[in-house]
Amino acid sequence: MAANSRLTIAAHALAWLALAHRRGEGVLTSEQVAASVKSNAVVIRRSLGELRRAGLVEVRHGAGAGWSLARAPEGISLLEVHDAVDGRPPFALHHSEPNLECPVGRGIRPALSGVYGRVEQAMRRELAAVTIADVLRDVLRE
Amino acid sequence: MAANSRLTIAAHALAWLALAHRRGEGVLTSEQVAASVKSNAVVIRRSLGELRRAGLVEVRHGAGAGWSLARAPEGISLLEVHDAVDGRPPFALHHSEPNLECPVGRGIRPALSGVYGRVEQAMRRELAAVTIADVLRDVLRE
DNA sequence: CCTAGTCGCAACAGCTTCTGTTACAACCAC
DNA sequence: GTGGTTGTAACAGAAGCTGTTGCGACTAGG
Repeated sequence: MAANSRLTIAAHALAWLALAHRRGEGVLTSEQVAASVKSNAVVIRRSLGELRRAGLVEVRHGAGAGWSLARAPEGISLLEVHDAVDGRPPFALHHSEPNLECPVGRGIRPALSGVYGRVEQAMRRELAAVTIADVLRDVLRE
Repeated sequence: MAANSRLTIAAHALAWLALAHRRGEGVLTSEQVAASVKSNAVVIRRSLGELRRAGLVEVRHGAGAGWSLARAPEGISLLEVHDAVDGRPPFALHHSEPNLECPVGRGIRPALSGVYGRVEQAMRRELAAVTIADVLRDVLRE
């Protein structure tokens, strides 16, 4: 159960909010989102809470409360969603510093950092090119 | 301690093997590699064992045993190394199947699969463009 | 043949992360 | 007020990664 499904959960919730808004259904509760994702309402609140801190969704408290998009779905990229819910880079360097008396140990970290940076930028470019509106369009094309 | 340093460990070991070969030092033991990575010999053997199954390194048993590259470092890309030691995709879909009675639940998985596939391909292109020889050159440029 | 040095592998502990769950305080429309 | 909802803390269970120990298998050299 290690894999990284946070972006999947968040994108699912946002697409659902976008569809509800388009249908004029107003806000959705975390229970309603959880029913579509087949997960737990607290888990959904955790994810939507991170999206709220990033300014992507809005929440209303109290009775008749619930969640809605803070912006048009065309203006929310998967890159923003990813950054909001999962800041981890795809690759990590050594956990403990390598042996600096070895020439490889001295130079390996900057060398790999360069490669890893390029990989991450490539990833971010692809995520930036897709919006929640794109996802919702694909979702409904069945 | 969750992050993914397997590619880092493997690339470090391979660069070290490439440098030893260039210096005419013959094979390296897992203890010697572990001393440079500052890790445990068994951990290194685990990593090099996966590289051996992928055909990237060779091992000699018995006394005077050790590891060496199976190919020229110019012919080993980081993509092959990555595939050998870490087959996990960067993103996962839902752990449990979403609610198929919801239009979003029905269409979300194929929609995200497409995006995730493009992200992974972009990542793989960057990794394929770098060889162990490139890494070693960068390492020694300090 | 025997020995010493090395790999292969299984088993385990400690740590971290993720998901899911329960419980309860805070909040607000009515 | 009341009822429905969010915010958050606390916890359990599962999984993965690193590090460690132990032992069998293998082989160069004497």
